[in-house]
Amino acid sequence: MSATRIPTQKRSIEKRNKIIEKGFELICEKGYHNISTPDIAEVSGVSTGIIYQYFTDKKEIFLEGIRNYSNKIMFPMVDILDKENIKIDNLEKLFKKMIRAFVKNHTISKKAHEELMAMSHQDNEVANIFKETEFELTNKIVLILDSNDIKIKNPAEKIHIAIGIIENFCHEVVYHKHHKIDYEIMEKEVIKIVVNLLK
Amino acid sequence: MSATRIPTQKRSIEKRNKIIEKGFELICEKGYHNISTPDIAEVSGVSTGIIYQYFTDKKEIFLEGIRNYSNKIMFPMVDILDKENIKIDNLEKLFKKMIRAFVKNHTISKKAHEELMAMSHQDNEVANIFKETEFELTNKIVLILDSNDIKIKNPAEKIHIAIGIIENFCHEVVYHKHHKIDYEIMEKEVIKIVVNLLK
Amino acid sequence: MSATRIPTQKRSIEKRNKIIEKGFELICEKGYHNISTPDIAEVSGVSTGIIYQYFTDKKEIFLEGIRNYSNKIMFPMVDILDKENIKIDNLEKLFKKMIRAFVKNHTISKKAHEELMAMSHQDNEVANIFKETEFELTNKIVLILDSNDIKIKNPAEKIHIAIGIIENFCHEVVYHKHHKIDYEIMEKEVIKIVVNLLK
Amino acid sequence: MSATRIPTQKRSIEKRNKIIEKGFELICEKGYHNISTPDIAEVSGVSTGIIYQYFTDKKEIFLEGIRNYSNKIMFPMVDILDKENIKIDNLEKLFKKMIRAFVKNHTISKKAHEELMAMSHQDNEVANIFKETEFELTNKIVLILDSNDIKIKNPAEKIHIAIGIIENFCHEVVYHKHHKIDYEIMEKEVIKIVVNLLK
DNA sequence: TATGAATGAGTCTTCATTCAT
DNA sequence: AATGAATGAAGACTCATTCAT
Repeated sequence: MSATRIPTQKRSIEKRNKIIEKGFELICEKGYHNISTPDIAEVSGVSTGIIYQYFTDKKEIFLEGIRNYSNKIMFPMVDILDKENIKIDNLEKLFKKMIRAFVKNHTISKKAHEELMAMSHQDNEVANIFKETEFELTNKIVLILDSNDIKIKNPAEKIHIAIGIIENFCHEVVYHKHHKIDYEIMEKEVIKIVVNLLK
Repeated sequence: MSATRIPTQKRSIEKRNKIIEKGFELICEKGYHNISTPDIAEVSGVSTGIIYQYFTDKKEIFLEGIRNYSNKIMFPMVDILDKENIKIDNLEKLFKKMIRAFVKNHTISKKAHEELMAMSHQDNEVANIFKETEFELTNKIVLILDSNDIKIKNPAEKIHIAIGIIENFCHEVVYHKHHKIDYEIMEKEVIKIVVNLLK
Repeated sequence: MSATRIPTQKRSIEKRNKIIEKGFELICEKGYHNISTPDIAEVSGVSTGIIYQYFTDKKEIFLEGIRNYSNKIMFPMVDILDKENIKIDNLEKLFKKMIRAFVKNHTISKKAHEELMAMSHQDNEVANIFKETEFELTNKIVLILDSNDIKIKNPAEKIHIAIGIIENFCHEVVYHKHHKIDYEIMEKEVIKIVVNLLK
Repeated sequence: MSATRIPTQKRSIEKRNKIIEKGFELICEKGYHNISTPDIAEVSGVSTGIIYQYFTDKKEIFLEGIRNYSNKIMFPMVDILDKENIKIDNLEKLFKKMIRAFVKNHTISKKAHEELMAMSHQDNEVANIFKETEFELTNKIVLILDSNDIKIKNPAEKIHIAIGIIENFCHEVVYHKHHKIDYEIMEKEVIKIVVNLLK
């Protein structure tokens, strides 16, 4: 009946955040469909009922989780590029770093990743968050190129493509290795393409 | 005690196929988790019980659907390349054709695609079918290059990357267009990369 | 994920007990295989769902029922001997009393008995509860004999046999009277055997 | 709709018997509730449908099985006593033999036994067959005593009790051994009681 | 605000029995 | 007489959500 309440008191906000944090963590670990609302309540240290005062439904918790943590999980480079004021001596190095960060991160939160990818294919809201985050990364790299006086045609499109290639590669390395592909070679080729692309 | 029955009579085989066809269609349209076994029975025009004589469980129907239709749905090029004995005058044309086929197909079976991608991120069996189908395509292209006397280093890896790029592009065009990306330009860039890659 | 909850609140405990009581009653009356979970929920005045918060499955309800009522149902003498500090003037009297109690009880909860016996032949857990309860009774009688300074060889084995004889007799009297057997005579013989046995 | 047909042709009778034999065997082995009609059809080498032309329902197959095989399964002594024209030098020997036969038989068809006992507690028809078979055995022993000029009071009742004691003992030895009971001792006591009883 | 017990519609699956061939 | 494919009601169990306290 009553609408979701947005808590104003400090303790309430903390509680809401805790639900998002712990609930999201659990969902990522075990999969959205394998976790029940009471499970979320339990790991968050709250009662089942209270959840429905902070969130309209189970999905909203997951969505909020994505909103809060997508940067770190999906494109860790966004964070990295944010913190460092990057001067590029050579692009190759940047993209190697990028790949390392992606792979490392994929490996760390395997389940979270897969769950996010799956959801992004089923749920428009999730997909949009994904898209936006990815675009942030594109923008950051555009700016880096700019601030390094690297002028190329159609930078947005090219970077966009480059990120896609890197993502594909990283994802595959972590999950779905083809036994007929040599991933050392593939990595070299990936970097070569990307570097060529941005010259 | 009793295992799944593999029907031998013509009518039974038809029925089994109908379940796969209609069930798969429905699952693709509405999502695996939103469709119940009775739903599948209904659209297939059979009773609930018979389903469990032909399939061990709900998932198997979906899996069979994928096996039967993955070529067409996921990599329509596999089919195309199978039928034509392709002589390449220029690679550009081949990849343009490939992109057109992908995009067209994505557009036709939007939901099916998304559902498949989602499942492939949650279910190993699905992922494997996907992988295998994708590898078939890679192999086909390797052969085409061979039979056209195009010699490149690391063909498997390169083609693999190329397919990934094209897929990404097509998928995005159909579903998740970024408003800041010009997809005409992007297509040109994609083809340029791919063609360069295979020279 | 979540396990069975053991209720702490008074009302919950009452509810749990009600399920055991009413559910067990119904199962005993109609037979385990003829009663569904919703049936149990209905007679207990609860919803289907709550049952699975208190019990892992249907069988557990039955098992708990047995645990709670086995003493009374299966070996009412256990209860009787528990309460009274029995001094035996003559054994004959004790066993007559025992037989009366058994027969009376068999008669009261006919169906329950049969169901229990049936289950004890199909289900190890049930059989074990049965066995344990029966052994309690054996022990009690051993102690009574002891405290009355009746020394016999192999008391456990003999009492065990005696209980079996009495049980057989009672059961038959209540359910499966042979028309060629005179049960007055049989009772006398039974008591004679048992008394002789424990001398 | 149509009533059960009692086959008159030789082949049909054979088929009916095969269903009883194989079906009963399977039920005994795996348990009545764990075997489906198609299962029975399969082991009997017939089609599902035909079963319902020979039997009204699943239970009838089991019942017929019991009728045909109860002697052998439940009271193997009935058969043994039938064949041999027994001269008793000493009763002790007879009952030892009886116990051996019972135990051996229990051990051989463990599952069958348990299933039969369970059913006999739930189903009046089964119980009656059981009862009748048991009475046959009683009669046989009465006759043996007679023909050996052993005169006792209330022979039917006493033998009945004796059979019960022996059955209890055998059943327990095979299935539900109490760890506090010494079964060597118990056997001696059982025989002592029985022999005394019939003196 | 908060609790956590309670709800009940919904899920997958089984199986005795029927029926078209 | 025989087949075996087909039926569909019924069963055990789950879980997002509500509600009494």
